[in-house]
Amino acid sequence: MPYSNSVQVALPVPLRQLFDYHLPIATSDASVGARIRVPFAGRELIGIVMSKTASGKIDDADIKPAKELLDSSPVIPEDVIQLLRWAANYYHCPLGEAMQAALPSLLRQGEPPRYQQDSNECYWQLTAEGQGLPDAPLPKAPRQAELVLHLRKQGSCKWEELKSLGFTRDTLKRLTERNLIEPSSSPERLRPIQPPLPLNTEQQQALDRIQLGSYNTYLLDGITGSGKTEVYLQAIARSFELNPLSQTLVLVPEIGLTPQTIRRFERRFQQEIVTLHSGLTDRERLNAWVKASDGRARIIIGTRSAIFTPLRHPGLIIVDEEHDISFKQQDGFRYSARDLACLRAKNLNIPVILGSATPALESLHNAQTNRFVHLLLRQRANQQAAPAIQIVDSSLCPPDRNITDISLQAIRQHLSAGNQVLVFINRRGYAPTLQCHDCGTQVLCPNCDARLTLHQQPRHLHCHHCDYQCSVQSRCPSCNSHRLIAIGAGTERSEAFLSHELPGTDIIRIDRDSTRHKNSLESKLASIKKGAPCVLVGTQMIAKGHHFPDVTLALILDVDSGLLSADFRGPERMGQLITQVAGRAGRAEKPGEVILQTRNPDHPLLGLLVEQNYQHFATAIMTEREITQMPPFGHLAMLRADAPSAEQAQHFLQQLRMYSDSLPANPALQVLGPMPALMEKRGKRFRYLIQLKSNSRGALNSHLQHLTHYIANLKPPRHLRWSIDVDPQDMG
DNA sequence: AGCACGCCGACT
DNA sequence: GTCGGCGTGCTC
Repeated sequence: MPYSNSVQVALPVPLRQLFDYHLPIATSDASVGARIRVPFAGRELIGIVMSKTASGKIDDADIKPAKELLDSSPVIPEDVIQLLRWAANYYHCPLGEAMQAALPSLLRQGEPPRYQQDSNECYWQLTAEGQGLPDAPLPKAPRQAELVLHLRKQGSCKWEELKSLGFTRDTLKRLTERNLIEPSSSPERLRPIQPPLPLNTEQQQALDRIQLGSYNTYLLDGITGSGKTEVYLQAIARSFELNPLSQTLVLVPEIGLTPQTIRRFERRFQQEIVTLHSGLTDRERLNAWVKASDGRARIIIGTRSAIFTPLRHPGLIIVDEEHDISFKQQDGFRYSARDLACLRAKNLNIPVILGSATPALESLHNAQTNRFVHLLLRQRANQQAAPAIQIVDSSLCPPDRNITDISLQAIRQHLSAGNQVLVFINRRGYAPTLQCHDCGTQVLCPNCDARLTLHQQPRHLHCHHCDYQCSVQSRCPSCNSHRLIAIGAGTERSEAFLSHELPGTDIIRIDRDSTRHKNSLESKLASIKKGAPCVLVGTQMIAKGHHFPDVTLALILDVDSGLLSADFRGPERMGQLITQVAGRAGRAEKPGEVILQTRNPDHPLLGLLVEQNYQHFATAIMTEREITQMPPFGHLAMLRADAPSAEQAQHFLQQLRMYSDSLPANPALQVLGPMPALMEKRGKRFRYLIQLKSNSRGALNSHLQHLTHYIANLKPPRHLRWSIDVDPQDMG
């Protein structure tokens, strides 16, 4: 008997099963959660040991020996394996793919799970000589001087942070040569630590209700400016008091991980903090992972996938801006990091805090049904009044512009008072449509069911769905007329209009196009922070994360798309966005004003948001959801398929529908479709979907289970792609 | 998903 | 003659 031990392995293949292997000769034991290199269908793969005993489904003689056991102890701890098993079952993702999603890419490739200093990763600090420089150092080298002053203020900084502030390697090199700065492997001991801020009564009550040391989910429902972050920080401090080794995992939205956010934590705690986000190199990511895993990092701040980070001494989980849709993965393993955070906390018996000024309806419902503890912060921490919101009818606006005279007048007023103005439009480019004046033909994308967006800088047509680009034709493709008219307005056109109307005023545009070049976002933000009067024109990017203390007027141009959206979550998103943007106005001692431009000025939902607040608004849409039995009252899943031809996608889903109908009737379950997706054709592919809805999670899950088994035996055409999306964030 | 095997068309 | 297109089937 050459092989005494066999194991079950999860492999990164889209097959819903585990595979049995013998351990390599001379390897007597493998722990669950360890990586193992195995032969598989003529190649080698790295999988995760899921069980120390074979499934028994395969003849012992047919089991192949593994090539190599890569870890003597698990790289995925028991609690994360438990979480992934649950998630793979709930989201109907093959276990091997789920396991893969939880590992940093270097570990997927077989690297040892060890910390390895990366040159990017060290801290930079002033040398004694550097600290002795005068207050206006190095007059001939402004960048170097700026860096010296920054380090003086911050103590020590990681290269990552300096890079994001626009400093270059070259500046570092020159200062090192002058012996003014030096690298260091750990943050400076002398890092200035700020004491906790005094809490108001509400904050204190919220903090006191958070029980450390045992599981509960707390919904910290606090209006903008109510001081949620201070509650997080003091909850973390209490967690350290209870156990100095305890670790806190902080999940933030994709765009939320700014240097300011990180600095807020670094200034408060001496303990080591690591971050996990998409901007890291593979090595940096592995290093942060290792530090979390061995317990060195006490605070781990990361985006969605950080929910799977191993923690040696887990003490607390925080999900900031819990309503943000970036917590839901939109492809492959379609998990919700917020929901998994609650489950992980429960499994670990530690508290989880979900914080938001505009909680998701799911979370509000959980709070109302006492599954979550509802912590309310209704006062602005600095006692400042909430901004006044005004609705302006935009239907009378001249056709070639998107900013009404009333709004323009308000902008002028706020500028002449020496303040800043924020103009929010959720649309990039110059104009969303190019239309023939004579025959009405719109210029369409050849690959998608969508209009091409006109851009002026540089001038071209661009499809925002498939990235198709072409030059702007001078004649109508249909009637050859040369009168092609730009209809509607995006950020570029609003910027142009405002520049024309407000000569001499700085118009700063912030969108994906204007911030594509590295550091351009940082430099724009920096010039806004200086506080001189200016108009900020931008998309989503300005609605989230950044604080603009000198903005006193926020103008929201495009609220109608949310009101009239085909997606049932449209109004919820709109309410969240308006509330978040409104929160940007008048943060400091200056009172704020908000203008909503809409073609539906009498819409009752807008009225609620303006005359009441997000809570009343949420209650109203909650009632609607209850009537229609949509989430959080009913549970949804989407079966999607796309293929080069509509027939292929349709036929595949039709087969699923027929099989679904053949299953024992379940009165709790409603099936709709197949039907075309909201945009039927996208990127040369035709998209169809089936919607499943049920009041019973169990019924929905087991139905999906049957469907996945059925699909495994179906043979869909080669170029067809399909997916299951449980708790979908959008219906398209 | 990959990767082998296998069966047809257009090339040095 | 064979190089390579992608349909089919399999993976412990």
